[in-house]
Amino acid sequence: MKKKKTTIKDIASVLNISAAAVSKALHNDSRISEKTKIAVRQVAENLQYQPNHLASALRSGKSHLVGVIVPRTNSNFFSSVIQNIEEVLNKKGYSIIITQSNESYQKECDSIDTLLYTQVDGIIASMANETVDLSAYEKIKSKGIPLILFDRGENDLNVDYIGIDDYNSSHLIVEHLVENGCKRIAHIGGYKRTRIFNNRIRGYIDALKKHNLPLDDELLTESGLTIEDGREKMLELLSLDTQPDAVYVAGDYAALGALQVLKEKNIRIPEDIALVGFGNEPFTDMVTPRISSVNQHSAEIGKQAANTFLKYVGQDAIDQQLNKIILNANHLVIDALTAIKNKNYIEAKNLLEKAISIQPDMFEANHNLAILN
Amino acid sequence: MKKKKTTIKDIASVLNISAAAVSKALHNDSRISEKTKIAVRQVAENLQYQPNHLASALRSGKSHLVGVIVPRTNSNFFSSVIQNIEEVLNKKGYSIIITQSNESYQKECDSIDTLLYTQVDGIIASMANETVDLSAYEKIKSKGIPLILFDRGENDLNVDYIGIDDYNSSHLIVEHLVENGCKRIAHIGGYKRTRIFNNRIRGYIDALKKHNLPLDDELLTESGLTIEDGREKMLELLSLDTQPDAVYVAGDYAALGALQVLKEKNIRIPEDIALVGFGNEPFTDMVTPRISSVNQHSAEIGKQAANTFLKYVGQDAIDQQLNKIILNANHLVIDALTAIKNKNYIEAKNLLEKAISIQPDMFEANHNLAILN
DNA sequence: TACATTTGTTTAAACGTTAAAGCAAATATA
DNA sequence: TATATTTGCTTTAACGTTTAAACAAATGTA
Repeated sequence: MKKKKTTIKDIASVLNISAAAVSKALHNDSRISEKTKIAVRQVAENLQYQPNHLASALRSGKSHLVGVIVPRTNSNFFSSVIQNIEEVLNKKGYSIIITQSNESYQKECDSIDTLLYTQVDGIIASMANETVDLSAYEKIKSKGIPLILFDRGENDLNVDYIGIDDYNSSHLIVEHLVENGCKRIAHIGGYKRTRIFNNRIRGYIDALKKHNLPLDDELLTESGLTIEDGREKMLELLSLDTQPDAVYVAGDYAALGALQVLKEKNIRIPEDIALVGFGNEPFTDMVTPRISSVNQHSAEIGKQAANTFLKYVGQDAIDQQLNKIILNANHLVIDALTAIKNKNYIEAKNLLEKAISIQPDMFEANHNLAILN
Repeated sequence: MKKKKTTIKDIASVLNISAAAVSKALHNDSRISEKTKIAVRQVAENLQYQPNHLASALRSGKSHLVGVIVPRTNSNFFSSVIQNIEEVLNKKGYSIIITQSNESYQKECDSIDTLLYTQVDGIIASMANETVDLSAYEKIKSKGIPLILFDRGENDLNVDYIGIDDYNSSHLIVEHLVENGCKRIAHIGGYKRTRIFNNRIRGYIDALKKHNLPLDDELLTESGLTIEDGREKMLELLSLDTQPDAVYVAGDYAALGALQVLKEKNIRIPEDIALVGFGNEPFTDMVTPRISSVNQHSAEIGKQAANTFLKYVGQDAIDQQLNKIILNANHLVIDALTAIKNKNYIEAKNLLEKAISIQPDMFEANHNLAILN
């Protein structure tokens, strides 16, 4: 049977006081006597009172809900980001509403409408591959709701962005392959229209240039980076007149497809061809041989995204600017070294602590740069 | 700058009509003239009107939000269930709020409170391993909110449940191993206190009994089924005086751990020891050799769960009963065969169609029972 | 004693929407 | 022509909460 819910009025009438007094008692208002507070709490308990979020949110103008838009949840990267966003926000009394765009622009627009309709206090999003029209995101901004982008962002929106340094990571990977003697390095990349994939491609190209290696068009491909794409592109690379001696793949799933092909052809990894992926998928450690892969710092991205949102809470005139948090602590370490040189040890300590908090695995044995199998 | 939001009152004052008329126009009420509707829609567009869900939900008593509680989202099983719940519910105008319990009873209680506070119209949940105290779930029922459980359920709650037939699936796995000549079959199981794992254990034991195989206590273990648990239990099994010739693991992650150990020891799979998992994790297909694994029908579970919720929508006196939807269509096929014997072809056709809808892959070549490598 | 302050409460309005009831004008029915 | 019905709107109240303002009683200050 559908019971009608207890409201503060019910509590008020039991105690013969006003609803306002009950509301204040429940919020521990200093102007309510301890005696009344205890009585109210007791009656609330007895009647199984459950505050009505809709009413309080409507009245106060704060829903304490934050929308999260991701391309999908069943990738380890996104689910880890989400988990960390939730952890940080729950502590501050916020709940999150998760929506998946499935890489579809239409679905993304629908999600944004739903979230705005639900009166979320903010939106944290990673854009679909497809998305080029930014009007839906502009709509969020125009409502004065904080928008925080991560991983897949867009400079033109002029909002906060949290991600890793794709260009630099890509550059480092290629340099490391070069240092290990690779001379013909291929890149199975994502679509250039997505900024992060473009940056990885630029990092790849610039690193090749730096080491005077030929930039061969055949060695650079774009795709959706699915397992199947990885297989296909790897087969294409193997059919070239001169095969590559290293393949750097911009996504873990595609790297897995590439690995499958290499194993089927009995090509030794990394002796014949070295293979490197990019992402946070745990299966890269499960397959044999393991795929080396760049860590995307999902946990840290999630935490930073949540904290960036919290920064805006309580501000009534928000004025967002392009503000990139790039999770690469190298510059902090360099600053710390300078500080040490200048005998400014306290400063150095602070910088290093910050670096470790941003990139905890930076100082672990088996870090980012140990990328060869 | 934080813009103040447009409301129906703003539209009303522009057109010099009442707010109620605007509300009706936007809901396409038959008592509003076409002329007015067009004007209202036009002004709404111009003023970038966004309906306020909080207000309409408060007024109508329906939030059009459904809470989903899962132990975690970064398993393929749960994320696939969620995706399908969302797909079905979005079509009917519902959004979902996802919360993760991380297998913690405390977190689960918090989630339930948050969802009730948010005035969700229903809750779809899979219980944490830890959970034995059902009072938090009883609370949901006592509020008259439909509660639907999937995968990890509990009979005592007397609510709808959607899952696979763990007992029977387990039984079939063991029988199949027996048919393939295995004589000493071990089971790395989950904790017996979780009903589904208990059922898998029962299925295992009964199948052994049926085939007069010895039930050896050493061969049956319980754990949390993490990768590490799988490694540990596998090592224990290998250290036995007489090793098993087959290991059936109640979860895919633990199966992966077991596989790693077997590979490290150069034990051939399935020649020396056969290995079978249980779940929906895609990595079982990615590792070499592939791990055979029982399909948990995540997509179908998600759809059924959503549809079960929708069944209650609009009912104002809900009276939930224990109502199990077990996604195993075998009995339907048997009924269909009987119907064909009785020349009742229409009945047979209906039964088979239902069976296919419940378990689409049942009639595919490479179905559940092809579990050996 | 007279006034100021503090304490503990009430009253009233508001958040944005919807639903019921009411009502005048237009149209239909006899 | 008189009456019933339909059309197209308005008025009013309500959903459950919070908050500003008001106010009486108790306590403090001079």
